[in-house]
Amino acid sequence: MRHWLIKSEPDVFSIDDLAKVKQEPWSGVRNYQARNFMWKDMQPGDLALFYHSNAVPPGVAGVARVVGEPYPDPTQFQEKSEYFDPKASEDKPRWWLVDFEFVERFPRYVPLAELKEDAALEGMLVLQKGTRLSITPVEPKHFKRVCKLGRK
DNA sequence: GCCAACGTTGGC
DNA sequence: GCCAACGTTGGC
Repeated sequence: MRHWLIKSEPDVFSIDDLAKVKQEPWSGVRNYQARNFMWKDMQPGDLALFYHSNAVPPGVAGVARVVGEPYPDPTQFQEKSEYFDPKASEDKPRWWLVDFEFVERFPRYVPLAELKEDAALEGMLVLQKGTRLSITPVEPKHFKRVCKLGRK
């Protein structure tokens, strides 16, 4: 099983929203690297840290799980969607996604500043300067460590 | 294929 | 709101 970190702006979709709806298609990703992670690397059952970006403060709010197999992001075909992509077609989809289901909301929110200070998390991708990727792989030991901080 | 211009992300 | 970092676009 692999581990991941997925970013979401809580104003748009937060961990509480995921808890409410239980399961959500991760639509709107328009970055090839992030797409490839969902398309080719994620397996059902993989766990992901749910990160609140553009939040005050930003940080990890809980855990989500990959459900099912990847499929074309339907919003790429919807002309009225902000995620519409005129270069995509049903025959040749360009954007793929997976569904995520709610696993847990940490009893303790883990702010980015705390992640940065933690020596055990050195090298974690999301902490590197300039990493804007909305989906990043996470090493198992880093994943465990963040969960520990969140459940403390 | 280069690279300048532009748009976006996201912390602060 | 600012701006650094990065990805994408498009002229040549």
